Order: sequence, then C-alpha cells, then structure tokens
Amino acid sequence: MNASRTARDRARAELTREITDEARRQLASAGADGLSLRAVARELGMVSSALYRYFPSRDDLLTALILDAYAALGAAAESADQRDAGPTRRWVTVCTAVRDWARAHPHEYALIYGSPIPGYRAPESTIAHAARVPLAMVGVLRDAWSAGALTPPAELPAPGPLLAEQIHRLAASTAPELPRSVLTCALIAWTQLFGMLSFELFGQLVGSVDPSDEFCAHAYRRMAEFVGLPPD
Amino acid sequence: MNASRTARDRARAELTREITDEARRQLASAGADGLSLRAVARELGMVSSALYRYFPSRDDLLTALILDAYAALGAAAESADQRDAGPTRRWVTVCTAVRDWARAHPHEYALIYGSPIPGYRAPESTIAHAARVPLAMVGVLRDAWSAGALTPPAELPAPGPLLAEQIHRLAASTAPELPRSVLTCALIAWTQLFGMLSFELFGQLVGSVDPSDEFCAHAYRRMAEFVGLPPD
DNA sequence: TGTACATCAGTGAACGCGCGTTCACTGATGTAC
DNA sequence: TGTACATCAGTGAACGCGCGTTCACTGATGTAC
Repeated sequence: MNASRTARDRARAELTREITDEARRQLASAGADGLSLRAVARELGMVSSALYRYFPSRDDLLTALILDAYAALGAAAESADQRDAGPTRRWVTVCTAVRDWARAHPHEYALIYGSPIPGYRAPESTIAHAARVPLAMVGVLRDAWSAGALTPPAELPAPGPLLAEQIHRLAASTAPELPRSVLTCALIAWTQLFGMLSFELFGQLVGSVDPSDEFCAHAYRRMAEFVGLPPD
Repeated sequence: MNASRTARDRARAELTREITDEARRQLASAGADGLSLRAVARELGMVSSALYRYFPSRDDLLTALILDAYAALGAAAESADQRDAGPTRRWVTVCTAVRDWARAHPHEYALIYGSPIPGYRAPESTIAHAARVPLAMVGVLRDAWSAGALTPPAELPAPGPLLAEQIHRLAASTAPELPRSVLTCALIAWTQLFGMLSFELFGQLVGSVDPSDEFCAHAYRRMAEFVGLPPD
C-alpha cells in the first residue's frame, strides 16, 4: 500500500512504453495483421513469453495501441484549436490538425479508421476518445452561435423522424442550444473530413487531386460555409 | 487457334469462378489478410497446389477479387441511374445504389475502400473501374447542366493554383462544359459519400446516427444542393 | 538494521497450428496427321 | 475414323517459415517483522 514508485514500478512503466513504441513501429511496416508479439519481443531483445507479463494477449496490446491513437488524435485536434481566433478560422484549423496528425501517423490512422480487424472487437472505452474530434468541431460551432456568427442552414430537406430523434439526442448531450440543422450539417461535415482523409491516405485520390493540400484546404472552407459559418 | 470452347475450357472457366466465389466467401469471415489459398482449396475439395493452375500466387487471386469488386460496384451505380428521372432524384439514386451495394458486400467494400493491404500493390487497371462511381455522379451533373437545371456554387473561396490546375485537368477529361465550381464540389461530395459509408460500415456511427438510412438519405439531398442541383 | 518470506520479471523449451510455394508424378483431355 | 503425341489438371509429399500461448524454472527486487 505504498504510493511511492519502486524501481520495479518504474522499470515496468518504461518497458510497457517501449513495447507499445516498438509495436507502433511494426504497425507502420506490416499493418495491424502483421503485428506480432514475437517480433516485438525479438526487437526488444526479450523472449516472447516475457511480453505476457505486460499484456495478457496480442489483442490487449492492439487495444492499447488503438486507445493511444484515439487519444493522440483527439489531443491534436483539441490543442490546435485557438479559441481566440475567428470561428471559420478555428474550424479550418481543427480540420487541418486532424489531417496533419493522420498524415504523420498513417498506420495508426488506418488502425482506427480503416477496415475493422476481423475477429477483433474494440472495447467500449474507445467511444469516448473517438468523440473528441467531432466535439472539437461542435465546440467551434457553439462559440460561433453564441457570438451570433452562425447562419443556420435551411431546415429543408426535412429529416425523417428517426434522424430527427437521433439529432435531438445528440444535441441534448453535446449542444442543446444549437439549431438542429447546424448539428446535422456538422455530422455530414465530420464524415466528409474523414472520408477525404481516408481517400488521401489510402490512395483513392491518385490521378485526380493528389497532392491534396489545396483540395483539402478548399474543402474545409466549403464545408465551413455548409454548416453555416461566415466567410473568413 | 480454334475459337470453340472445349470441355477443358469450360471446366477451367467454371472452376476459376468457383475459386473466386469461395475466396469472396472467406473474405467475409476472415478479411483480406485471412484469405488463404489452402483454405479455399480445402473448401473446394482440392489440394492446395492445384490452385496454382488458376492463379500464379495469392496476390493474383486478391487482385482478381479487387477488380471484381470495383466492377460490381461500378455496374451497380451505373445501372441504378435512371436517365429519364429528374437530376436530383438521379443523384440520390446513384448514391443510394452505391450504399446498397456496399452494405450487401461489406467485405468487398472494405477490400477496395478500407486500409491498404501491407505489401500488396494494386495494379493500374483498378483505376479505370474505380472511376465509374464518380463518373456516374458527374454524368448526372452534365445532364442537369445541359438541361439548365444546375445552379453552380459560388466560385468563392477561390481554389489555389494547383487545385485549379487539377480541376482543369479533370474537367478536360470528363466534363469540359461544367463550371469548375460544380466539379470541385462534386469531388467533395464524392469523398463525403464514401466517408459516410466507411463510417457506417466500419462502426464509427454507432452511438450517433446508427441506423443510418435516414441520415444517409438526408445527406445525399444536402450534398445534391451543395453541388448545385435543384430541390427535388 | 537484518533476516525470512513473498512477489514479480524474465528464461527457454515446447505445443500445436496454418501458411505459401515447389516439384515430380499420374492420368485425362485435346490435336495433328 | 484412328492413332501418336502434346497439353493440361490435379495429386501428394515436402520445404521452411512464423505465429500465439503455456509452463516450470531461476534469480532479482520488494516487504513485514
């Protein structure tokens, strides 16, 4: 029951970090399916069974990587947001930060936003972290709304009853004051942001708008307008 | 040099189809990485080495599946398009057809639009087939434009010089008569369509707008407006 | 402060598994004269 | 139409590989008295 960290504790924490670091490195070269406990151990100069002192199974190691990735992306989006800037600028900045992180960590991005890994089921705890990017986007919109800088998109076309209910529930838990049409369009913009990013990272833009910096920057501004933000 | 198909030819064609069919089935349960020549052969009652008479390697089998998937999706989009309907309706119909196909074939969708398979490089020939969906979308816009039913989005924000050049090149090869802003917004809508679809199929919408039928239908109409199509 | 005991990290061998690919072969199907 | 030869499909054994996980163990680090 001693709170002081023993040498053992410190060694354990450090090795745990070294294991996830090495696993991340292997992710980059072989993908999620190529991640091998034995290879990680080998690279760390350990015997493979030793890893079981740190992670009870391969899936637990994968889970740790997934949680880390969501947390890192969420942090990147949040910390890029400059709350004293104009709303459209903030919107574009947040989108750009998401893209920058993804391009710097393409395999971690693929791990969380690519095809699901067969036979692997992510724990519930990822959901909270996964929400951080859309929450950062909504945060910009809330500030813009309370500053009177938001022009809600038309309520037409009218959403169906289930969608209205889903939007209502989302609004209640994140931004009760926002007009529904803003939240709906923000959801669309959210899927647009990641759709563009996946296309860029997974090679679907080759032959059309690759390199994609200007296309992305342009799209972020178009989508800002789409959700009701003013021109910059 | 005889064009008539011998029994051998027919047997070969049929078995080739049986192999890809079985491979597709395994894709669904184990993903691209789990696709195993031995398992396919086993299921077909053959010895694994026999498959090498049909596909020189595992990668070639994968390539065949990828080409088939692009072709099937392209055909689904094209054949759903009803050229005598109104442009907005056509737009929504094409988008819906893409979604329907993807939901009916989620693992084939993941194969072509999910994370790239490490160590696998898709052949150039996929590009032509991959273009069929966006070309179907652009086809709707061209008809709408020539019928005077399209209101081009504003040219602002102005695209950067590289993006302008990329859009120009795309226009030249697909729709020279369309205003640039329409094509730019169509590209954005294209990434939106697939972004939403990937989110739906890969589980990112759980907790917000899942089930997603109404959300998707709504988004298709919003994006139709976004590219300049009239209300339905 | 020193000692006896408990906890923990890491080892090394082993289990059982499945994989892609090669190769020499047998027997059936097709082709040329 | 019949025969000799060539082509091809499929077999079965083997090569060499890497994997996740378990288990009994040794020795070092921590804890309680």
